[in-house]
Amino acid sequence: MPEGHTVHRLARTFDTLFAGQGLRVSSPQGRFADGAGVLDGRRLVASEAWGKQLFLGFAPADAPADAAAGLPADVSDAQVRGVSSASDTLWLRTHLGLYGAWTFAGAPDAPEVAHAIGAPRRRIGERDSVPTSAPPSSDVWEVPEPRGQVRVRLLGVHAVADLTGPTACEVITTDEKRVVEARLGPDPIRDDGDADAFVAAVGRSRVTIGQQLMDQAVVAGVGNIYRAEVLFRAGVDPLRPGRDVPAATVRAIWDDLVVLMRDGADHGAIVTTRPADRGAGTVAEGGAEPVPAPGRGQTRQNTDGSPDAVPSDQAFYVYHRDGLPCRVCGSPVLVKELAGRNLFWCGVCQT
DNA sequence: TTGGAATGGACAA
DNA sequence: TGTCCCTTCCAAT
Repeated sequence: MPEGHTVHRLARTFDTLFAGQGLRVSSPQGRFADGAGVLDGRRLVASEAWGKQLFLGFAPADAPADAAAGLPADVSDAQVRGVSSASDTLWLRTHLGLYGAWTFAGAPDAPEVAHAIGAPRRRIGERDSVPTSAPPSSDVWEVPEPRGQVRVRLLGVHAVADLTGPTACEVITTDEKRVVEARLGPDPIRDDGDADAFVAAVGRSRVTIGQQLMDQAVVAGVGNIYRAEVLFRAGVDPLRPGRDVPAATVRAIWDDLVVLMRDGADHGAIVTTRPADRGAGTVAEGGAEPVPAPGRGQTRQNTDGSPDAVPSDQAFYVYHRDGLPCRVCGSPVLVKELAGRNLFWCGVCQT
């Protein structure tokens, strides 16, 4: 379940596992058989994320191999290095939507991917799980069977990646990729993220700031969690029209997104609470933290498993905390359905 | 065994 | 605004 940070993490993972390799591409489920046939045998020469979109660049199978590990930062670099020209590169564009996921498994000698590979098999963009591959003693890696509805399988030298449940999965040209990117707003995780463009877009519309943050043409990569959390941290009422939010505040929201989302990409989990506001989870005094409502499971996150990770029930100020006391002021966190999505906020702290 | 819910988005009206 | 699609997991029957 990806917001932009997950997709950037995925891009890094593909780089680590498959950079420069010729890949076997298939569609176990069958729904991407044509596209898989086009890409099969091509070599992965780029791995990019923009917002929630993942672009994997494939050079023709007969293009000269690139000895150096790591992928060029973009196609123009690839051209300079003679790896692949923009015109003969094909891109696999995928978007995970609400419940798509990439699952990785690797041979014992595969590179570690932020604890996301090897036994146990782990799924990035969703849940962990499931046994894996070969006994460590075996010197031939036994590739695991696809599990579930696998739209695309990429098989490299020592690792395999399976895609399930994407909302988008298609092969496009470099020109078509540019068209997709032109529709996207700036991405706070990318170095080319344009803060001015974000501030300007928000300021010229009376659409609420809460809705604008979910609009990928305004800012790419923000989802329901970052939307709720960044507005809480800024003390801004999500229902305020964008043009009524001071430009300096909008700028501060961007700056906060840069920090939060890059941290999310590095660690695999969204954590927005400041340490002082965590504790048992609520205002300093006044009794025990209420137990979260039953049936409201923990928000699943694909962390890097580090032992000092913030527990998921302490990671957020307002997301999925409706009815619970605000961590700062103690008043109940509010929830309201807006444009088909749940919006969470504190009616006291956010004005 | 069934049915919501989930961190999305495209498209129609 | 509403409807539909994609897939999995877990709580409720």
